[in-house]
Amino acid sequence: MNIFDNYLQKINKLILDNKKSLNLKNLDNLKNINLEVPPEQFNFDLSTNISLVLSKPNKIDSNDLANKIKELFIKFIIHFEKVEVAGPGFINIKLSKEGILSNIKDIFNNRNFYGAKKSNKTFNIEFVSANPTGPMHVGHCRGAIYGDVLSNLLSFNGNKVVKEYYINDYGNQIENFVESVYRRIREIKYNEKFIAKENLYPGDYIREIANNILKQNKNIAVNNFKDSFKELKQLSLKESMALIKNDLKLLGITHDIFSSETDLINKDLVSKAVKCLKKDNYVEEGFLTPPKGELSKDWKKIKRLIFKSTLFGDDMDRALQKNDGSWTYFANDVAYHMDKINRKFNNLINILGADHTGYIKRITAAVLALSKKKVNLNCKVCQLVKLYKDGKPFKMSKRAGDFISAQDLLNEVDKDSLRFMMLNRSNDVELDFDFDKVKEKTKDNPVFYVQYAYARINSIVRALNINLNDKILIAPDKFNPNIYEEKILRKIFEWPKIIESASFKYEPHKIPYYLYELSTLFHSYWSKGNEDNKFKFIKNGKVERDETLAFVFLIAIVIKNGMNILGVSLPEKM
RNA sequence: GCGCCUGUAGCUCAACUGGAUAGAGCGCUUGGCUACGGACCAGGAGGUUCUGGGUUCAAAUCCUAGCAGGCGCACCA
Repeated sequence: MNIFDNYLQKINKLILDNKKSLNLKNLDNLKNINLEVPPEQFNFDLSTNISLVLSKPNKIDSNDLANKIKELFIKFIIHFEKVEVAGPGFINIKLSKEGILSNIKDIFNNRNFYGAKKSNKTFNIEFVSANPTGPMHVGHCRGAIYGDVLSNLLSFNGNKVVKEYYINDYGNQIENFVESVYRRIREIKYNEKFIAKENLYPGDYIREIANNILKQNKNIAVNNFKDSFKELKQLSLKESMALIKNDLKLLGITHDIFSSETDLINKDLVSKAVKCLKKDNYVEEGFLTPPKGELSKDWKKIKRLIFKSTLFGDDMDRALQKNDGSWTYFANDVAYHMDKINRKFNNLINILGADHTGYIKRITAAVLALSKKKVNLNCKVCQLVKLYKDGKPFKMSKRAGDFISAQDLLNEVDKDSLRFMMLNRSNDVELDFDFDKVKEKTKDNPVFYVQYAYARINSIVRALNINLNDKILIAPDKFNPNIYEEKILRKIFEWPKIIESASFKYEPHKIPYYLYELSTLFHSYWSKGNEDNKFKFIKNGKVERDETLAFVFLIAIVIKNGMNILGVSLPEKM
């Protein structure tokens, strides 16, 4: 448990025990009470809005109430040493040395789990799910890293998380892809010119796939596309998935499960899913409303099965069947999500690219319908990535033809920097990715800055020949933190809050921001030694004050936990 | 036209499920360090949080009407 939860619980109990003397009759909004880090200038450890929240419904003056609560705090909560009412009725609290030390002890005891918000739900996170028609590109990278780190974060809290990849190995795009491979094979085998007609994939990697297939299947028949299709599809998919898995590996990402769309269809799960929806009257046979504006030539008014997604907040009902009666992509996806529901997850999360925003309502609706509103699907969207190099938008088209591949990126920057920078923004915001910045070994590069703090800590450990895994426990009478250490400590105490809010809103970007701030405090303290000898960490090969070492170790613990979640490495030397 | 996302310092962005004097980095500016305990540190200037209304003790945050930008609006995948 973190210190905020811990003390908040004590505060709540104290208020309930004393509600008569405080003249509190209405405690409905007790849950709105929070315990936070006060703004820095106040120089306190904790701050609560309790009086502001309770005064109104009980028709008491906020300041009067705050002062009464203040007295209770001092009297009954042993770790609260100094309590002050400030502003409109906030109560600021400074912890006693004993209180601080007991919390420090907890951190050392929890160590690799310090900050975790304990939870034991089951999550399924579907991410990347790039079409298996070629290697990953930049846009996939962002979602891939976001999904991976979100999984790490939720696992860190103790949840069971399954990372899943949905292979869209069915439909027209796959046929076009396989045909492209087919033609490339003929090109190699019979010297037949590859004509890049519409819908075919022109990229060089198709040629490589063709080569690989030929190498292993010298006698493969490519006389007639229809006849070769089945075998070639299987071989081509194997190749393209190998490309994708390799890209993922380079990014440091592994999925637990790869689910195949073709599999779902073969198992007839689609008709089962539709039947399930039908049973609850969510499916009707009818006509789609024609698209607004000018009718396209393809538009046909045909009776078909339609999912009534508007019942669950969608803008329009969605077709489950195409003109020819076959299932739509959406219908297959409904089946896929039914499969996930049947695998008993509390929470489903889909990570999508910005271009799939319009799809969210219908699939969320489907999950609600299939699960009788028991399972919640949460779709998170990653906005576009814009690349910059030399201050200009960066466009590169090497092997791919028309897109920048993950490999192109990784040729320029290392995995750690890529991961950190991709996370250093809220997923809802477009991300400018500047190659030059990421490669710098300066403060401009936040990855470096955080890693450097950790490396500096390790230089101390080396100089003193001590072990970073030791606990530094200090007796209260010998504990005299200076102002820099107090600041650091408050930041360290804040860590569980960061984890909590990052987990709650699925916003892992809060972690890199926090780590940067923590690193700033460290570098700043470190530099004090250059200005004033009394702040030097090491003098004559020794540490004079245990506090120094304790704070340095605490910082190391938090940076390590944070970077582990981000999946970014921490060199001990740089 | 409809839906989703975004709008905060010159630029790129934070702001802990409504909190106190809205914070960082870059850029600008002033100073310190000349070091492997290196690749940094400290200070300064810089704000009508897109606009108008509303809710609240308290609004960048919630509601509402607009404005601007991005993405999407198939029987594709």
